[in-house]
Amino acid sequence: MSPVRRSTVYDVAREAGVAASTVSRAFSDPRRVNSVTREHVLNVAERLGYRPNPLASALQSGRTATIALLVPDIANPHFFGTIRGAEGRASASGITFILSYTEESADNEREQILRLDRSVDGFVLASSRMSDATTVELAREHNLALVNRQVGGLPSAIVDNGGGSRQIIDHLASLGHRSVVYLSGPEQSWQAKERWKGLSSAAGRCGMAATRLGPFSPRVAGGAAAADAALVSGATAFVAHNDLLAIGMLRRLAERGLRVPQDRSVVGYDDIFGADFCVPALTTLAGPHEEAGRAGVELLLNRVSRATAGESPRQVVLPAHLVVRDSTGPAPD
Amino acid sequence: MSPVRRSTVYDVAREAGVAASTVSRAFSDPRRVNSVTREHVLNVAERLGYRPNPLASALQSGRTATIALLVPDIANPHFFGTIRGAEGRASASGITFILSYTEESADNEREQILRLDRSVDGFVLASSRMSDATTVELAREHNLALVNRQVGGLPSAIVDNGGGSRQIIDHLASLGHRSVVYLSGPEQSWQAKERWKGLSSAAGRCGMAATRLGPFSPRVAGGAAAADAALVSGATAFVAHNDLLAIGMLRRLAERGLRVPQDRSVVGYDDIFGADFCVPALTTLAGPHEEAGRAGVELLLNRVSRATAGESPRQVVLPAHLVVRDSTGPAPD
DNA sequence: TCGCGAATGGCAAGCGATTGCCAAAAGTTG
DNA sequence: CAACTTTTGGCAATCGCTTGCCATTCGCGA
Repeated sequence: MSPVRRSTVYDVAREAGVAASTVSRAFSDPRRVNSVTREHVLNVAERLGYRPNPLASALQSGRTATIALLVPDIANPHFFGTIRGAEGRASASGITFILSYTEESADNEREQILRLDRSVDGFVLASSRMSDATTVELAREHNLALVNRQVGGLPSAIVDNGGGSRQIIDHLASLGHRSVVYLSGPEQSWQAKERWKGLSSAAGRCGMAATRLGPFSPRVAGGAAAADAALVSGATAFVAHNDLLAIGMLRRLAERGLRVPQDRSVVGYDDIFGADFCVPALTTLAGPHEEAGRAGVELLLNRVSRATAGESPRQVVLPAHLVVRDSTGPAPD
Repeated sequence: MSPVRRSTVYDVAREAGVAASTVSRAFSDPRRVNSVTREHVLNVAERLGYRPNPLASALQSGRTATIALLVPDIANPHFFGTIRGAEGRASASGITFILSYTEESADNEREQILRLDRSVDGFVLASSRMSDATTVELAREHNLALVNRQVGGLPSAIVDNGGGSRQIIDHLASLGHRSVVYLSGPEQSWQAKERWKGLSSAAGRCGMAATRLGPFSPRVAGGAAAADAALVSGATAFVAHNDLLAIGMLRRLAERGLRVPQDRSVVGYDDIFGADFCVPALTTLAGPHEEAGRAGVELLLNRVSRATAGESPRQVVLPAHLVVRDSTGPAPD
């Protein structure tokens, strides 16, 4: 590649016989310039192949037309729904989309925010691992929107896993299960807490015994340990922190000669790709995760545009629904 | 968030009693400044919470420390591997990572490149849909590296699907199959061509009949049409453009009462998540796609740093290997 | 015809770094 | 100790665009 000289506002200005400021305004503030002048400038710009330099623009104006999405886990297909939704929404508004993985580390997350600060207009934090305090603290100096996390009134979009957990319990109860064990995900995971809260309170209402085990690595590989621990617990129904873990558990249970759903029932969360064709097909709590990603960006963009007006941050709660497949059945006995 | 005033080189310079240029050099060109001065500057910077503004830096220097990955399809889990690899490699070098989907459109791809041009140091194009001519043309003015595509000596990293296709044919031949049909992917897909080339030439050498059908939508949903067409062809072995399509075909074949692998054999490409636990588990050509993403970024970074030196662009070819599972078996009869 | 506000366009000062060039200081050498 | 090289640091221009402010111009009511 050769470092060609790109044309600038000045080139266009000279060629069009106007001032650079007029060129700038022709692009960014149409009302500020007469429509015939504007048309003329745009034509000249077109002819010269002019494109505004986003960096120069951002440096002066402070608006970068860029946002970043921070995602904790590089290996979980569940997040790809969120990523897709977020990318799509950003791109629809001509917003450049930065993706960054934080490796499940709150420190890393914080560091990314500090590092990218000037390069973006704001951040969407998916399943953030940061503490409430740190989050609120950072929100003072940065535009933040959360996905699948709620912290002190910050704009956030969540899939209602808490409520969804009730559907899981109701389903299991209707199948005659009297005890359930939750195989928990990462300690700092807000969702893991929500899920457990939802499960245990719903179980309480049904007079069902609910235990929590873990944390387990929320991946297929974590399934073996989770399955073994779950079996020891004596419960007849296993609810895994997510589908990856659930699929890993199915595998382990099969290895150990247990039949699902005859001997034990297994439920996951997320309804990831593959949940419908693993064996047995997994009963799981599906949620509009792509929609959540989209909503996260939406909230962020609202916040950015009204940065000064101090508009009310919003909370979006998206409904989850249970997809019953073949991994749940009547309680044994 | 409140728009806090961040400290600049000038603040640090004043506080440290040096010139702004010295501050700048302390960060970016250590040899250019005495080590005790440097230490002092760094301390002051630390104390003031100074962070260089990447935009200002980029505007002047032309280096953005940012790259973009362009991916055609938002829905194919296969690309997740590439994305992960690329993001990881970029992040390891402190490079900001922009992700953009091009919706399978060459025009869109081109437009993204033009749009992001000044915001990045270069582009990694994954499975690019652009024509050879357009690609070469763009490579003159932009830093490009390709993944799973080769065009006129541009730096590229590919998974050797052509060679891998031979393994597929050999495997099928050893099972006694005499005819194979390839269910093709998108027309502009370079990989689709490579796969077909590999299949047909290897088939030729074995005296096996090879036909190509399609194009089909490379998704699970495309599987029904592909399966139906494949059945009509009379071949006993079906090679699908990718695993998504293959999984869709398995589903359709089951619906139509055909047994896999007893009645027909099915092979896919990519070894995506789920290929090992669909039913029957899919025989597929696995490749180090994450590695390919990593290599793509690596090549790009090489190119960027030696932009002027005109160092030799490299071609990386990563080996693919066949993972034989349960969807292939002896030819019927 | 005069006066006045609205519409339009230009001037020039930034935004926050990088970097070519020069000068002063420090080190080397014979 | 003079002459010369090497280090080190500062000056100031520059990257390309935005935007506050001012000067014209124009339309229109009085």
